[in-house]
Amino acid sequence: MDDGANPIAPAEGGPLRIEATTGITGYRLRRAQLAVFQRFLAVFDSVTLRPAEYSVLVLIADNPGRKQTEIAEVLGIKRANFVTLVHGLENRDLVERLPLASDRRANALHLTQTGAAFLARIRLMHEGMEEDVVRRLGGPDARDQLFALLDRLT
Amino acid sequence: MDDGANPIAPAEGGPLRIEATTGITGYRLRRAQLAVFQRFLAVFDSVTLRPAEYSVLVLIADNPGRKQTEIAEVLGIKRANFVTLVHGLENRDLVERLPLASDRRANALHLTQTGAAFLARIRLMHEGMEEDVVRRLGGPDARDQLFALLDRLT
DNA sequence: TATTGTTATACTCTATAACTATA
DNA sequence: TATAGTTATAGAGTATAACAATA
Repeated sequence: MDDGANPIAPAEGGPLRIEATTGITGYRLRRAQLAVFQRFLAVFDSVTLRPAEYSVLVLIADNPGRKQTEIAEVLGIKRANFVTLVHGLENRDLVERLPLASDRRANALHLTQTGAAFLARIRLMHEGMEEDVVRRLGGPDARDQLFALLDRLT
Repeated sequence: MDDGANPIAPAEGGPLRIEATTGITGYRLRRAQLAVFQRFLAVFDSVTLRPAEYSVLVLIADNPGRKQTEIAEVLGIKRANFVTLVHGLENRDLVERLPLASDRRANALHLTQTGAAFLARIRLMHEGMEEDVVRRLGGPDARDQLFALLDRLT
């Protein structure tokens, strides 16, 4: 009846079987994204900038004078939450919100001179990060391949 | 001196330039991961299960009797936060925490009969999701390629 | 009526410190 | 002394509702 094993607490000691978990695409994507973001956070910690803030600065630089709503929507950020983010960048004198003649409800977003200089500097830091990513992936072709695969999921 | 353009508020109206943003690997990974998780949440909404909870059930099924800490660590969940997650599954009678003879500090995690039956059912739902993902990616080879690329980033 | 920016609020996820009981 | 589970708590990120000014 009882072969000697404890039916209540098997509890081996070896490594865990994780095959079923690592077969989950969402799980793999999350781990990879977290790994890349961790490195971003580590690199950008010295300039106190989060990934979303970096994207905002880049978007404003490439699209000066756009409304908050437009920038927020492209990044999938709710306009209510975008307010705090922009205020943070404004308080650091990186971004300014100017009145828009064509629509007095809206704020036109621009980089300040300080913001433009700051972005030029951190863009170099980011390029270094991306080069590292491409190196890890196995070259530019592998990066393009990854982007193509990721696009099919969105 | 003034050519008629408003220097304060250019504010075009066309689409935004987003090339610099979409060139960011972390950004692409985040968008793809969110898209996949959104679909997971939509599908699993009917059974009130979050992605992390699904992973926990799968891991316990494949590794019955392991300590909470072991399961949590594999998933990158802090043991403090794992307590609430496990209690939730225990309150739904999906998981039970049994005493461990070899270490009376620890809880050995097991699926209940209800939990095993529940997992068998939602595993089918998840397999359907994964098949859809593979289809979108372009087949099993494309999926394997994606996993290989993601692994190089972790 | 609808939209822009805003405030307030709440819920999830994540992170740390400190406690207890065991080891 | 270190570890397993726990509690409390705080910080991000994200979601909705409601308001004033303007369209």
